[in-house]
Parts: sequence; C-alpha cells; structure tokens
Amino acid sequence: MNQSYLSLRNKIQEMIPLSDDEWNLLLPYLEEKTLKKNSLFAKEGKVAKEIGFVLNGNMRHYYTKDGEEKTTYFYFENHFVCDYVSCISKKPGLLTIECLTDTTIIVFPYEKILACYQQSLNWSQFGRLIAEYIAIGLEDRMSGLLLLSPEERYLQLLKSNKQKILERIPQHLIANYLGITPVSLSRIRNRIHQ
Amino acid sequence: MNQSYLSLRNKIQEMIPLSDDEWNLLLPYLEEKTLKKNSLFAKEGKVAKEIGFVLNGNMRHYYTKDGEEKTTYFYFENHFVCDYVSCISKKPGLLTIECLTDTTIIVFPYEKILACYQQSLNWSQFGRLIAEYIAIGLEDRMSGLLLLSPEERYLQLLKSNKQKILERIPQHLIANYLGITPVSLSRIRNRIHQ
DNA sequence: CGTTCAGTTGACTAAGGTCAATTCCCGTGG
DNA sequence: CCACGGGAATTGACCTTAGTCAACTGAACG
Repeated sequence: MNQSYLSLRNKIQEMIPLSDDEWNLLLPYLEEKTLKKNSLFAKEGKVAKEIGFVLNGNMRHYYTKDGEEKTTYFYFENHFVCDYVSCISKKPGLLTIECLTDTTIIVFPYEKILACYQQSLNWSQFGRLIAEYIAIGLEDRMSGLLLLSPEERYLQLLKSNKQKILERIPQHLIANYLGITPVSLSRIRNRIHQ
Repeated sequence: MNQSYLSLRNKIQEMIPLSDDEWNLLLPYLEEKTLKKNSLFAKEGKVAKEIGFVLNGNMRHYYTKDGEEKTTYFYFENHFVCDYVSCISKKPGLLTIECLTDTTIIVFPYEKILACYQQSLNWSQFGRLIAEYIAIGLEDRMSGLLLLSPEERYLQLLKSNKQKILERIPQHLIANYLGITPVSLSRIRNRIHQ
C-alpha cells in the first residue's frame, strides 16, 4: 500500500482504533497532491470542502483585515490542514491557507469523512476528537491574545515546544503571528537581550 | 417526567435523534441545582468535571490576568454551560464561570456523557457537534479580537443578534466583554452618538 | 437626605504603529 | 574574488489609541 497513505492511517490510529473495513470507507477518496510555494490551499470567502494532511513542506493560515494579514497558525509535516470552522459550519471561511514552501499533501473531501462519522462509531469519535483539538488550539490562541502582551507572547513562544516555528519561519512572519509588526518584534528582541 | 429534564432532552434532540434507551444512559446522572448570585460554577485552576444546562438566570465566564477579569461569554437560559476545554483536555481551566443572578441549572458529570459517546453513535455525534459548536464560537471570538478595534467590536455587538447581552448585562461588564475599560466604552459611546 | 455604585469627563501616560533611513546578509554575475 | 542588488532586520522620530487616575454627576435605595 501507498506509503504516504500509511502515514495518514498511522496518524489517525494514534487517535482511535480503525479496522481495515473502516479505513476502506475513506481510502477511495484520498489523493496526493503537490502544491507550489505561495499557492493557496484555502481562500478567505470560500467554503472549505477539503481536508489535507501535510506530508512535507510548511504552510501558514491567516485572517485578513483591510488587506492586512494576521497569521495564527503554521502547519508542518504530519499534521492536518484545513479551515475546519468553514468546513463544519458550511459558511465562507475567514482563513486563507498558504504554502510557505513547495508542499505535498494528501487531500480528501470533508463530505466523505462526514459520511464516515455517520457510519462508524470509531470514525465518529475521530470527528469529535478533531473538533476538540481545534477547540483547544483556538482557546490557547485566543487566551494568548487576550491575556498576554506582545512581549509576553514572544517569551511564551521562546519557552514553548514550538521550536519548529522559531527554526523555520522568518522573523517578519513570526511578528505577524505574534500580532505585531516586524519593527515592534525587533524592539522587543532588543529589549529582552539587553 | 421532570419538566426541567424534558427541556434538556428537547435541546439535545434539536441536535441529534435520541431513543429512550439512549436518553436513559444519561438520565440517572442528571441533577437540578440552584446557585446563588455571585457563586461560581467553575474556577480557574481547577479541572472542570461537570456540564451544566441553564434553566434560568444568567452567568458569565472570564479569564484572569494579574487579578483582572476578561469576560468572553455570557450564558442565558436553555444553553449549556461548562469550561469545555478544561473538561476535554482534563487540564486545569483558565476560565471562571460566575452566576450574575440566582440561577437554576441541570448538571451531570462529564465522564458520564463521555461514556455515552463511547456507547452510542448518536451520542458520539452529539459530542462532535458540541465540540464543533465550541470551536465555531471560539473562532468567532478570536477573530473579533484579532481583526476588529474595540469600537468595531461594539458596533458589531449592536448589530448582532445578541440582544440579550445589551438588554440584561450592565455596561461595565459589556466593556469587559469587549476587552476594554468602562471608561473607554463610555468614550466610544459618546463618539458614536455624536 | 446621605450612601453607594455605575457612568462620564478631563489630563496625562504608555505601548505599539507608522514612516523613513540605515545596516545586514546572502546570492549572483562580472 | 569582489561588487552589486534586494529583501530582511534594525533604529530613530513622531503619532495614535486605549489605559490610568481622579474628579464629578446622577440615579437607586435605605
């Protein structure tokens, strides 16, 4: 069997048990794709219909306000990527998801996995766990914005286990992720390192 | 059957179908409680273990930073109330949930409904839908904080369908909910109404 | 008729944004 | 090997916006 698909199956099986029969409910709809650097996986204003799973490369997602981008998430290999809120609400998304490098992903239609949720208790549990994971991530992000100053958010990032972000993402995008301008991040760094 | 419990069952059945057998999985664990004004349903730093359903009264939840409260949600009758992120992550919550009036609620242990999720496909779908509802709410809140100025958040609240908040919540708590001080909200109102 | 608390108003402060100039870093071509 | 070009990062001067603190107003209630 396709090695890429196997890594997706492994990812899912870290969360729930999955028989071959259950896996075969989704398998026919999987597709491997390659996306060029700077291309978009999801676009603000469109209803998201596909879920992706990153095999390699990295991506970010951002909200847009008056032409300004507000990054809130980076995606790396071995993670799901999707404007999940748009998928589940079936409303136009606020998010744009962009490839920061050439990226290979597995994609499948949200409606197909929704059908799995409705046929299998294990799949349904998976649907719950994914939604819970999204909710936990959103609360983490929101509480950071609400409770921490930009400087505290930067310090928290330094202490966090998100080393991939610090290692692989350029500083002006990290600034954007922290909700500040590159100029401000530069000053914060200057302040911190005396 | 207890009329209060029926209104909970109706609420659930707006989301999923539920047989008597399925309902009976949860029923033994339901309990009606009355909470006094200013008492707490959940406390920051504790792992939340119960889900509530408001029969009447209202509540708010807030995050705390350096002794300051940051309100992000108000609860009214006929809604679930819970630090759901703490329940599902089994980690100490960031939220405190406080009664703004005397309040009657139905409560049940999270672990009991989790057991329902694991036994019944319908209940499992309910678990997914609840988590999705929470995620949608959190994204809405986060994107507002990220994309809108305090004044824009106030204008959005005025246009929204959250009339209950404007009608029943005092202005200093609305200011807190908008992420600003009562002083700033007063100035914004002054600006808007010329 | 005070007491209290929410809300308003004014003066000042703090923190990050904006704009522009400068420096740094790195890859490319002569 | 060196010079140049371009984007990223830094720095300085100034601006904007909400916060803070304090004084004041007004309505509710005993």
